[in-house]
Amino acid sequence: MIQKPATIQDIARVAGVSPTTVSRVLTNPALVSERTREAVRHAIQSTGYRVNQAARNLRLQRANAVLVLVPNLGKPFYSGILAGISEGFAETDFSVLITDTETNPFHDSTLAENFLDGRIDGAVVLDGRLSASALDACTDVGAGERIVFLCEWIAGQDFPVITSDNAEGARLAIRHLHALGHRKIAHVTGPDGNVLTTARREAMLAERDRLDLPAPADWIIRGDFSVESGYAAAARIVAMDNRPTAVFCSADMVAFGLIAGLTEEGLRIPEDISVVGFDDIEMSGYSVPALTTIRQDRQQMGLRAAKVLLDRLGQKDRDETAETPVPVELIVRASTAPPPGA
Amino acid sequence: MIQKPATIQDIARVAGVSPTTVSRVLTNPALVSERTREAVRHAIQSTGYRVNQAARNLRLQRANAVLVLVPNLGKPFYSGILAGISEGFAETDFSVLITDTETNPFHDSTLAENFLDGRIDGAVVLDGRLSASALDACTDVGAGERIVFLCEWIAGQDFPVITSDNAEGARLAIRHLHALGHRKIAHVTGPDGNVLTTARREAMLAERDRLDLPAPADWIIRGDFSVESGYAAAARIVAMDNRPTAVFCSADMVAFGLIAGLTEEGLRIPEDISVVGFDDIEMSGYSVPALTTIRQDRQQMGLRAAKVLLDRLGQKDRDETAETPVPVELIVRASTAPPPGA
DNA sequence: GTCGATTATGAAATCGATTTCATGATTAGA
DNA sequence: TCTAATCATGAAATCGATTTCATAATCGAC
Repeated sequence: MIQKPATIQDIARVAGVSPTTVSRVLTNPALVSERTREAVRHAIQSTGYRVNQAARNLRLQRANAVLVLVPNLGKPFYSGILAGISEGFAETDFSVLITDTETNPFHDSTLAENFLDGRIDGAVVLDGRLSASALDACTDVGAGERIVFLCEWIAGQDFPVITSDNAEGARLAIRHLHALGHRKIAHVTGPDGNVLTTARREAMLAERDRLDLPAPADWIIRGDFSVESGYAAAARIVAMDNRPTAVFCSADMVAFGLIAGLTEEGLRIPEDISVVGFDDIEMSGYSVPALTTIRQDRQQMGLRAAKVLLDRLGQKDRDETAETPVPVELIVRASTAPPPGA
Repeated sequence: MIQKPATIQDIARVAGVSPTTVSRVLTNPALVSERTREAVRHAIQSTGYRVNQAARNLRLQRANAVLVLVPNLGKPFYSGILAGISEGFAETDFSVLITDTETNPFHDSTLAENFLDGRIDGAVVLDGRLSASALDACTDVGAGERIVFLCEWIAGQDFPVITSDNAEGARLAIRHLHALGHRKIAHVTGPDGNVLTTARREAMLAERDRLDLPAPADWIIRGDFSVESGYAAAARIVAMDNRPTAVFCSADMVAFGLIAGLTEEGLRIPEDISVVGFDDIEMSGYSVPALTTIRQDRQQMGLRAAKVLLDRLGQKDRDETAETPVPVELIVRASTAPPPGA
């Protein structure tokens, strides 16, 4: 037999006080005398009472929830980030909602609507393809201050963004290859228009220039962060007359695809071609060969995004300024070596 | 200047009707005459009004949200499943909350509390380690009918569970290896006590027996679905006097770790040892060598879990019976071949 | 012993929706 | 034309919390 959950009125009755007093015990116990406080606490214990969130949220005009907008939940890259975000909110009583912008055809208008619905208090956006109008809509409803970008961001917009030091990562990769003796370095990019693509590619180009290395146009191969695009890039590279001796990939998955493709064509990694990735996903230490890559601390990034958002929601002491990029690290493994004949 | 969001009272005023009528237009338009209906609709359009969820949920005594309990959000294995779940709820107006049971130290009691809080209407549980008492608590608050298990489950409990045909997967793997000529087949298991571990191991053992294959005890190597455990298993295998010619791994990640370890020890895959995985994650087609594995349609499983839960929440026509396991498929790639000397 | 300050408590309003019940207007049937 | 059914609408109660404002009780100071 299931009885309805106890309400604050029930507790008041059991404890012999008014609902007002019960509420005070819940939110500001100092206002209540020790005797009554204990009586109320006891009543709460014995009934297993819990505050009804809908009622509290309605009265307090808030949602007690945040939304995470993920471009494609299916991509393993996001799992570590989600873990970090989840961890960041675990100690608060915020609920964490998740939406896949790929699955949800209306995600664009959805964001502002979620604020308006009173469904969420804030949002962590991992998708750099959000339209400016969708963001304007959020600003219009007064939610502009409660949006934080993570990993990706939108050029020209002024939201806080937690991101890795993408440029430094690209530089580290190129310098590592250069130090090994490589002079012919190619790059498989991310998708066009993506801010990460740009950041990594531009830094890579700049560093290659700085080192006075050759820069034929076809050494910049368009990819999209997917393993398939890496595989496709392999065919392009094999077909080149002037073949690079090393390839910096915009993501580990791309590197794996590339290595698979090159291996199929009879090239050996790293003896014939060196490959560097970006991300350091779980697998990267155990691929064959183990992948040299740029580590992004994804969990840390998620955690920081959570902190920054909490800060903006007024839940956190203002310690988290968070505008400096999260440091990256070069992890040298077995997929890079001096070029052939060096 | 940010004005407060419009309420149903505002709409009523603008349209010159009572809030009652506005509410009816929203939820049961047939009750309202065409003229007023249009007037109300117009008022809603022009103000950008949206229903306040907290108010509606309070009145309707529901949460309009479901919780997904994930053992470890950081594991890429779950990303596809989450995508499926998210997709399954995308067309409804349920919010999808996600909690990582690893991060959240109190997840055990949390589940029932979330129901009691009125925070969720239902839950999808991916963690087979939930305590019986936690589940009993849910049943006590009348939520027992609104919990669905996915992938894992809890032995002896009677909740609906969406799962792959794990036993069939194990059989397919063993039969494939047997057909290639392998007679010495080892297995790296999942973690102790896990229902998936048991299902796969027992089916593997039964099939091996059925085929009259040898079964030395040390060919069953304890793992935990992680890449590290696969790597560790490699050392064990290399050290064996009577070495198997093929290994069936309880997860693709385990297989990758195993391949990495065996390769380091100078063994060639598949020439010296064949390896079969389980899951068919995104990478598996592009590892070196490409992994022969058992495909689980993770997105499909998530989608089905969502449907079954929606059904139980009374949102869906009762079409989704969902007790038959989701089919698995053998994907033959390059990591398996006839045994040496065959 | 009296007065102002402090402390402890409760009655009632409020948040924004939904729904019951009542009422007036309209239509159909005889 | 009169009655009964149907239709369209609104007033007010309700969901379960929080908070303002008022009041009663206690305290310390003079």
